[in-house]
Amino acid sequence: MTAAKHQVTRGTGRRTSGRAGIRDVAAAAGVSITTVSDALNGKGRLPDATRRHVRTVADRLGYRPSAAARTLRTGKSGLIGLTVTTYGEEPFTFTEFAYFAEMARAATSAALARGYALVILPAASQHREFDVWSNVALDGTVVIDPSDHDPVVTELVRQGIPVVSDGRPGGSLPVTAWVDNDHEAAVTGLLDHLAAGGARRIGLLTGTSTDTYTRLSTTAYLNWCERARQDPVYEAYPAHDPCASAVAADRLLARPDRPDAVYGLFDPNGTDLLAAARRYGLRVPDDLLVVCCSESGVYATTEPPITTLSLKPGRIGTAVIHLLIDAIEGAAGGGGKRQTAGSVPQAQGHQVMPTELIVRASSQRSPRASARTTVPAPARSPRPTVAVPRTPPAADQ
Amino acid sequence: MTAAKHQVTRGTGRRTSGRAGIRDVAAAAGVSITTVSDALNGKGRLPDATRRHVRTVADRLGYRPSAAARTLRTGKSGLIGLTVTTYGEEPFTFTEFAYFAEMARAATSAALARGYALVILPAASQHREFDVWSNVALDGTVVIDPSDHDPVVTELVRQGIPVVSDGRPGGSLPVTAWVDNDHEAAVTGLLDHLAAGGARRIGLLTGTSTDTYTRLSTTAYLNWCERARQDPVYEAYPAHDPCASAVAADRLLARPDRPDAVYGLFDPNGTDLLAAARRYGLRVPDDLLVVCCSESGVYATTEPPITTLSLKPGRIGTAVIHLLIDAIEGAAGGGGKRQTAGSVPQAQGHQVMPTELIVRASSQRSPRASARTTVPAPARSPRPTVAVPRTPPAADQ
DNA sequence: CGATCATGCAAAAACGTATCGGCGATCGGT
DNA sequence: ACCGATCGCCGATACGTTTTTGCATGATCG
Repeated sequence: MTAAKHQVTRGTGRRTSGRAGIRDVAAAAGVSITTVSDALNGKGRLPDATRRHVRTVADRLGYRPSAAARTLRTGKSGLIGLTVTTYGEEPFTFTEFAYFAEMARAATSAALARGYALVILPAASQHREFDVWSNVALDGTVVIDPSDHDPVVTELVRQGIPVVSDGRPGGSLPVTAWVDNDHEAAVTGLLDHLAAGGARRIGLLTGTSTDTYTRLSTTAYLNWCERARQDPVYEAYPAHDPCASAVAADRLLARPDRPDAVYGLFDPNGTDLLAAARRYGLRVPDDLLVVCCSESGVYATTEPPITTLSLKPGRIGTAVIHLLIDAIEGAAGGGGKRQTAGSVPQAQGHQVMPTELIVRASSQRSPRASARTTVPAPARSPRPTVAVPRTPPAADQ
Repeated sequence: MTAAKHQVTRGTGRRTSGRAGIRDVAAAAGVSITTVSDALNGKGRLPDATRRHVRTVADRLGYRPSAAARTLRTGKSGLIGLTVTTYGEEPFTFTEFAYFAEMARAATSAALARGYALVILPAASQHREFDVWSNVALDGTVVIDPSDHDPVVTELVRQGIPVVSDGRPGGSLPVTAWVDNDHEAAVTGLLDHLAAGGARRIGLLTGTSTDTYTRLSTTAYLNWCERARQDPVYEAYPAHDPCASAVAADRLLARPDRPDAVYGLFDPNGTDLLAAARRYGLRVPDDLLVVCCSESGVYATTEPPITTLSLKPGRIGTAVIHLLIDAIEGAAGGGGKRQTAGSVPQAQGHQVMPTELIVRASSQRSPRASARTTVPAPARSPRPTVAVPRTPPAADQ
């Protein structure tokens, strides 16, 4: 009998209580631990008979491999961090809400399809919340619009963990890769659209914070104004304050040099501009053209429907995840170069995604029409307006 | 010299490459592994001098403890699963969107505050996506509106992992605890409000699916109609289809027995009802009163602003998390009874949360007014609702 | 002055898996 | 019938912590 041999079994032979381990399966199946592991993972060279037998026994015992042990052994956890920027106590701001939700949804889906799961973690907030970061084993991280010198990103990269950012990183943040829209092209194309619609003085509703999105969009606006020989007319407000939008919209329309068209950088600006216009007796689009950047579907049914710029967060989320997983699996399987702690790799790649201008009644004086204009990424062309008949709401993109 | 002694260091003395382990810290600090662990975790009895010294050395080496190893040893991962129901390929449906986003936001925040992180996982979809579940070590799981015989929930409970559900579980699903609104009280109160506003025939926009929310709300409506001696007037549509809402709203207003007030169970119903009313030349609120269940802020700025029923997903999210973490830490620290695999504990507690009716112009004939009515939870409960005032109100709304 | 005790630290045993190397047995070829 | 190759399986080790046990050393007390 092999029984005598099995006195070797580590320390006590006692039941580990509760769940069955790989040892129990091995014992019950009358094979070794190695064989069980190989059979369940499809490795090694085993006859199908043995494989099936082991699988059957494992099922009967309700065996579930310990994720922790596997992670410890293999070094891969199958987990991807998703940082949410926090304002004050609460994660993410209201203006990012719809964008973030959609982006997270797509990212979750893409990650799951490739066998990874997302874990939500707070961005740097110099509190002691950092320890939650080191309490979870991450294969990689996606960070949304990181601040210029995000300590978390720096630390992760130092540990050799791939980091992909949504939004071109400012400063010299050493992310592995990044994905972003071509904000300048988007804003330029959108302003051209408004000008073509008869706007003589286009105003801007922008934010006071200095994130990449706000910065790029604003400078694109200023540049356009300079080219168009128009004085800039804009109001900036703290975008993270859900109430400030309405006030800012009011301020903009109260100015002596009141614009006859407005672009709002943030989600709530559309409805707030509409409400403000009503207060001032301005008709949209007759007296005021309105466009805002939003992912919300409500703008299709407002009175009038409002033209929106969609950043296509779904596409961004998917792209970010694929870039990240490629980096993760490439780094592991690539073999050759071992990632030493000191060597900080510069951005290995990036991807610029197109935006989409969803044209509705609010941005054109002529009666009703509806079209979609896609600003392609690399093409710097002012406005290759491709009118497409109203598409049904696509599943993802 | 202790150098000779250190030949004992496990197997090869080679650098593990890359990151520094606890051994490296011990060697560098000239102490044992035990001392390092104790110093960093604040355990054991060490003089402050040693503690500081070890911490300094650890910082200098950039030491980060391995989460995987810690999890393997302690059995706690600090991770909480958050299941998202999937429709087809994509996680969560559009109608749950705002609710889910807000609930997840609050849950994330609450979990982080107690040192846990959330990991997003797909609900059962009989595909082989289940394996991602066993690839992550979970301390507990919150599941949103589980189906009556969710296999994932059953399996998790079998493994002794606490499961708390958002939404009262149907069937005999053995969740650890659950949180839900008092949907019947909410609907009843809301219909009373509409009747008080002058409605003679109240219609309902409901869903075709059989989840708890839809079911409870619809029967509450039917019961109310019976009590009020009013014929029910409702249209049901597949709520997961983002386009179907508008069609259903149209159908409802096209009926010969057209209602003079409508309650819509899902988020987009408000704007869609408004649009449909415009098409039929009905003025809101003069010809038609409108209320819908939504968490979206846009209804404050529509024309007219629409009265909404808020389920307060933020509160639900925090309550769910606190219930779950209490269960996790109670099960561990409670000592006494060891959770054997066979014993399936019945629901250990539940919490019924109040809803909030945000009254705006769309639901009252008399000019403008704005008020908030809170339907208290235990007030109307048909069954002896044992509301457990477990956790402190927390810094959430 | 000897016994007791608190103090400061270390050795070693787990936790549950993946994987490298190897060992006997069978097989095919000459 | 002998020999190398292949097949089927196993033992042992490492992954990096936490925790239990226990050994010295000096201080305190009777």
